[in-house]
Amino acid sequence: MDDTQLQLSNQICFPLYSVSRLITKAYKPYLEQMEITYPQYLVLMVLWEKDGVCINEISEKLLLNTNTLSPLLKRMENSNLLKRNRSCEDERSVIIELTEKGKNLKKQAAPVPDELIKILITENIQLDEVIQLKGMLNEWIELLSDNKKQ
Amino acid sequence: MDDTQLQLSNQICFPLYSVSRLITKAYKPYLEQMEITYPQYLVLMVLWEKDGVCINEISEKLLLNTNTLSPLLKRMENSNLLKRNRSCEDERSVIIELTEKGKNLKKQAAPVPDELIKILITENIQLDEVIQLKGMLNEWIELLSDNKKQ
DNA sequence: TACATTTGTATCGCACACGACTTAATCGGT
DNA sequence: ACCGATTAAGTCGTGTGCGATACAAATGTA
Repeated sequence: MDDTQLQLSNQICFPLYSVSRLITKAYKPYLEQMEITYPQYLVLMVLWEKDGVCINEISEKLLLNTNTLSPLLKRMENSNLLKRNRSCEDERSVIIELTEKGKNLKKQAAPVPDELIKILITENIQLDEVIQLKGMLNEWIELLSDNKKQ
Repeated sequence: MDDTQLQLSNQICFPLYSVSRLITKAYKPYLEQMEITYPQYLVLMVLWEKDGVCINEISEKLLLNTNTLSPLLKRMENSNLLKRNRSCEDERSVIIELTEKGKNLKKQAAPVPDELIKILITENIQLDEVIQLKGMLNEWIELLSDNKKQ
């Protein structure tokens, strides 16, 4: 059998999976200072951009289901980053709002993206390459997640 | 504050994380047929390429630690995909060997990479783009994981 | 207006990831 | 040959991801 196809580096899944984990690891020191995890950081980014949204809206933006988000948001409520309240208009919906602590973390998070770029450049990854990769991946997200809406 | 930096699509982490999960999801139907999970598929790919390796070698290839691999390999032994035996030369090492069932799965897995490419093309992702992304990511793996060896 | 359907969230179970730590075997220097 | 350091696996605890399912509120329709 021709083994070339089944080699790790020749499938698209493994490089994506590994680099994703390696990059998450690069974020870790900064997130630890803020006492948040990586998915919690994603939720905060959504809320810093637009506060007081329902879980559905977070779900659509992060492409995460409620069976992941519900416990995650509960943990974040427990660590006093946000509050969960039933909507008045629609009693099914839960509105997520940042606490002062959650809002204040934005200042601390502001330099993180630049720090990450610096780390990548230190590892000999060029800025253009980062931008190119980002562009390609964002395009893929559009193409691959559109499929799910049907 | 300039929010641009903290938007989801403008950080490298989120696109990587999401696309990785979306691609894993695309593999799922094929892996379900084989009754394996995605990380188990990665382990099998390592073993199909070279059988009878110790856990350390799998760990280095997949960039996964033993605290992830040990339980994973146990589950795979339970589903009769492989066997775990202490090495004679070094009683600390555990040698992982495929069972017949594990070996036979390779035939079933052979068409999966091509099927995946087909799916991506159906979603309007060009083959060149896949190859380009794969190349970039494999390069990043080299650069980012070398760092850990120190 | 009953009532089946849809929608928004939550619960449960399982399989990862991974930091911190443990244990047993091997190695290296004296 | 002794003994501290290193190494290979493993355990434990916590936090995701996600398929399957549950449940209550809202909606659509006869």
